[in-house]
Amino acid sequence: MIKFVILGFLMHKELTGYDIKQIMIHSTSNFMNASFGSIYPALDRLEKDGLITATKIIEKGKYKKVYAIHETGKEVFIQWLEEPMDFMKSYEDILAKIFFYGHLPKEKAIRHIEHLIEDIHKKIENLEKLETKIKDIADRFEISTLYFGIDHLKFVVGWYGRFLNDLKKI
Amino acid sequence: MIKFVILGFLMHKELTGYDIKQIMIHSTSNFMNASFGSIYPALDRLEKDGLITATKIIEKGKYKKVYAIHETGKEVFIQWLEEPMDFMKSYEDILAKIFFYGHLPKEKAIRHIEHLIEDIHKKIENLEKLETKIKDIADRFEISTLYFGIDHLKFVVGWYGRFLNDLKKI
DNA sequence: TAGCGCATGTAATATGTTACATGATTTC
DNA sequence: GAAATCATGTAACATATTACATGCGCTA
Repeated sequence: MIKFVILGFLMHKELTGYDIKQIMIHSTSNFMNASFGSIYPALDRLEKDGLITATKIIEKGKYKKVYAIHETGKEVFIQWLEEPMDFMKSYEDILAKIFFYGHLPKEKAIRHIEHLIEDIHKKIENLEKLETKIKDIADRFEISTLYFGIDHLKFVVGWYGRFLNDLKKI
Repeated sequence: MIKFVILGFLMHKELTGYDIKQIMIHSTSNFMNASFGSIYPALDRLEKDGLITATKIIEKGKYKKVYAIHETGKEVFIQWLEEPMDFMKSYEDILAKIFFYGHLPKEKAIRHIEHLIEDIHKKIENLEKLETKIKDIADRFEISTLYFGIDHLKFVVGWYGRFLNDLKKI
């Protein structure tokens, strides 16, 4: 996932690996806060794949590698953004996409979020079925984690619902 | 984390790798649903470390390996359970512990959850500070992911608070 | 006899962290 | 002149997934 987040940052402007880390701390740390040990190898990979280019410069006596995104990089990024969200893959993945949804036409963003909400509703139904099955055999802690799961998904679906409404209004 | 979940299941009774997978589907799938590709290697590892023992049997013509937990395995499991929860390590990790909190004296469980709630409150404060910093430069989607983070932690902390009250009552 | 459920396992791959190594500039 | 910040990078490790390979027993 980190490669897409990096591409997303590079959509705005050219950055060094260090810059990317700083931006993460101040913007995405809430759902994604990669270490240098994953940022630098990811940049290498992206360069080898021809999605970005590095320019080596010396600024104030400091050696730097400034990365810029290519057209192909932009395409790969938008393609990732347009893939439907899979809420099963941790909510961090979803937030990573929503974070960059400004790059998508509003109608597409709306459609993706509507789909997501439907999927989560189905999942809630499944968990509620599971609950009736196991509530007699599970202890209070065990069943509580299931209740947490249900309540959590209800919170998430409520939040996305409100977000969607705001989005439609403007 | 999977090794502790496996130890937790084995606290109740002896199980095969296949059994463990089935139990996960029907109880923890909501926050942990490991594949066979991680269950079997984990069982091997636990056996090599002397925390569990395998007994090879043939039942209804089917070859099986039934695993039982050792005293050392129980100690390692309880030790893991008694470590304070770190809410930074995904909420799955927290649910995994709460799931097995029935193995802990009630007062300890309460203390751990109280600590957790305090930590999350601090994190919420940090995110709110971050919000005032970036709200002028972030776009609607970018800032929304931060709002999600804050709302999400508030939901989580509220849920744990209610859970704690229920726990204290009984 | 085909397919499903039970049952175990491995190899390739993905994805990341932590700790370490290095060295410059800026700030106190 | 010490400490913090800027800046890049690698090696070892952790953790898990996916896909594949194997084979038995039961049921329609």
